[in-house]
Amino acid sequence: LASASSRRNGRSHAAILAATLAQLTSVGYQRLTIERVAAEAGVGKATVYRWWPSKARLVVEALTSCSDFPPVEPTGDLRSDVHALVTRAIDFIVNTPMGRTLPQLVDDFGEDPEARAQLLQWLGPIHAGHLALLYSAAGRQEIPHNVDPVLILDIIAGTVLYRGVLSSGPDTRFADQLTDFIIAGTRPA
Amino acid sequence: LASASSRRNGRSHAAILAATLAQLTSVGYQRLTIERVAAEAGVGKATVYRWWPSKARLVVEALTSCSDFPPVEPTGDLRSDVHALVTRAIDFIVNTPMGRTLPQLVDDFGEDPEARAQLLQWLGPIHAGHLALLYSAAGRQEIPHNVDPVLILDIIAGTVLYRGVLSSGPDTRFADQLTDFIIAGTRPA
Amino acid sequence: LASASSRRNGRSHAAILAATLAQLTSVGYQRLTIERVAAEAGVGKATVYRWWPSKARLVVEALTSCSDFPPVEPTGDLRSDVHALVTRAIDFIVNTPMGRTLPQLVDDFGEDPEARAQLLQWLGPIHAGHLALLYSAAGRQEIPHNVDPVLILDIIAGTVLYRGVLSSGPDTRFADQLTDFIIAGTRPA
Amino acid sequence: LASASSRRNGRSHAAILAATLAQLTSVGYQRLTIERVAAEAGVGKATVYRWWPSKARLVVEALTSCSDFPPVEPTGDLRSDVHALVTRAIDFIVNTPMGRTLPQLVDDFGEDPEARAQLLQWLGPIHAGHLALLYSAAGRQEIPHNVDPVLILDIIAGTVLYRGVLSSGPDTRFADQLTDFIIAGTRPA
DNA sequence: CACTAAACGAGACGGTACGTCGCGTCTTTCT
DNA sequence: AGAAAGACGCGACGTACCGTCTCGTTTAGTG
Repeated sequence: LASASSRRNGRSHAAILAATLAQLTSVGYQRLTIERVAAEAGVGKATVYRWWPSKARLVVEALTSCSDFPPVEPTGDLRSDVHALVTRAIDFIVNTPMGRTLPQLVDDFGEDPEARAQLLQWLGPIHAGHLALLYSAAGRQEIPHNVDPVLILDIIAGTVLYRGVLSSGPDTRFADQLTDFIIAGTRPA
Repeated sequence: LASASSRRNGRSHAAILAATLAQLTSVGYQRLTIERVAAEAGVGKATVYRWWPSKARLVVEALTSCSDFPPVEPTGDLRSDVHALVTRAIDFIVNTPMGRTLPQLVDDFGEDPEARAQLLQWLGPIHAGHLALLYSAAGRQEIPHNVDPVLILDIIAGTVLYRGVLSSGPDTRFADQLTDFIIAGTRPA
Repeated sequence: LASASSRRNGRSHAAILAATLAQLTSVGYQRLTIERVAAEAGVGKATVYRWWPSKARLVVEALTSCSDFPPVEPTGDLRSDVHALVTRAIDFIVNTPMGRTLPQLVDDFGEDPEARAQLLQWLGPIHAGHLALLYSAAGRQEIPHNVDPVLILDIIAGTVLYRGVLSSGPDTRFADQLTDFIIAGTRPA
Repeated sequence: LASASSRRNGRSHAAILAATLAQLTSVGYQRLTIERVAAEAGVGKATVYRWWPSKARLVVEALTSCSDFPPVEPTGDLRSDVHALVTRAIDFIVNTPMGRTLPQLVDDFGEDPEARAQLLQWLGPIHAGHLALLYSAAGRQEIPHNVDPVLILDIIAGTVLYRGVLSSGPDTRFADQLTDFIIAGTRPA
């Protein structure tokens, strides 16, 4: 990280990322324009292109460099933990810049596949943390051996995203419903 | 429908929708351009704009007018039905033009909210059919009262989409895993 | 001419040529920019590029479409005619937009050779008119047979341009000097 | 001159001038770029700018530092001398890097007037040498008093340049024609 | 059966943004 | 200290599409 920071001059870097976030929140991903980002950052277009080969990469870095996803505190109880995961997922999708941008961003990964890798790298530790929660529950026999914890996380993420994008938006009742279902699905046979 | 068809000349209509589908499969939604669609259809740009106010609307109509989602035949057994639903969802997302286009398309609904309505209208009967499957299972006591069949469908759709879009793609093992989990979640308490 | 005008829509044509001339006189050929021409004409850049493939072509047409070089009235006396030719050449180079632009313009013909042809086509009739003057003098035996009138015109044009470009500029005395020399060179042996 | 040379590091100087000439012959003056010159010379751009304030100045120095114009040997006969002058002028314009570059270079003197002075300083001795030829002829009564030798040189230079730039190029016949005309113009009345 | 009015192909138009190039300045790094 | 390396703000390049807008020309449907 230090070497990456030092290779990059860093003078304009922060300004560009800040301008990117500003554009993301004000006009959204689709309407975000490299030209406007550069203008708002007081920077030449070429400077943006020097460091980021595509809009997707620029936005991924802007979002990952500012989003911290504080770990979900394990309570020792599966139901509480799953409920926390679901709630956090909903909050993430609904309230954070990254959550709101994610769906559109992911579609652009076709233009720059490395952006996907960069995003997954950021997601990695978070995902691992959440997995740890479930593995610990499995250790406590709260999850049967034949249930893949990765699947559970994908169900949470996928279902929350789906509700957030296609229907009007996930509400509190939905959090409880989804939590209930997952708990039911993980009862030992 | 007849009146709509007659109001619309119909001569160029089919050509435009066909060209839209051709572009969708060859270059994808993002790179699809109204200019190219018009050119490929041998049509003036204005003719396209006369009937479809946006790319999203054009694509929704092109896809819904050619995609038929044959109903899932009920087997009387919940597991078989759910497995069929999951399999069909995967096939839809992976192999059909509409399934592949859906994620990008949905992101554009911000530009033209009526397109969302038009898509949901197409999805309506399909969704209803799938719901019927689950309600029938509920009638057979295979699903407890406190489990919302709508949630189950959202879980299937969301999870399949999520795997299809963020990770490499859903495989056969995934279909079984997801089916198992859903069956587990719907066992009467 | 009518066909050319009708092929071209003509709505914005005049505005672009006018803006081109305005830029030529205000900032000169080198600093003339297609972007500024378009802006000043209230026109999109693409509209300029649609009709003119290069700066050279645009400028050639702007200049030829507004420059008229009224014919030199023959006086029946070689000296008077040559003096008129020289004086007109000087005036052309020093005072007209085209004359001032010519040297730089010609250098750009390397980028678009057809521009050279277009300029020569404009020069053609003028050159022919001047040649007629000299041929008529040859008919009156004022020029010996072994002197090529074309050479005389090239000497006038070349020398005037050379003085105008490399030294400070041709003055009145120069006109007399050059006229005298040419008359001397054309005395019958 | 020595002090100037010593003030300049000299290490990179030669490389820069060499790279400039290479670019001149390979892509021409217009497409010559300080950036490429620096790169080809293995030198930072700033080093180029430290010593030459403009492209025109750099090119003038590159050309004058390599072009030597060997004096025209006087033959004692005006016709021979003039013919030699014309031939040399044609050769200069057609075959030498400087001759080919001159027209474009001169147009750029508007951007850096001192470059003009620098070029004229190089031309000075050559011009003086040529003038001496004609003055010597005047001393031999081969040129009448009322003919300005400077004018003759300008006619030669101007006419040759004009033919070289606007028309296809001066040929051998042209050299004889021009020589003949000048001799005719300088016969004593 | 003409006649008219809509729909049409064609594509020009004013724009916005693209991604690239070169300018001339300024800073960092290394020798 | 001085040079290479090259980042930087800037401005222009030439291209691609946007969505709107005339233009004649079909092509029905009506009088």
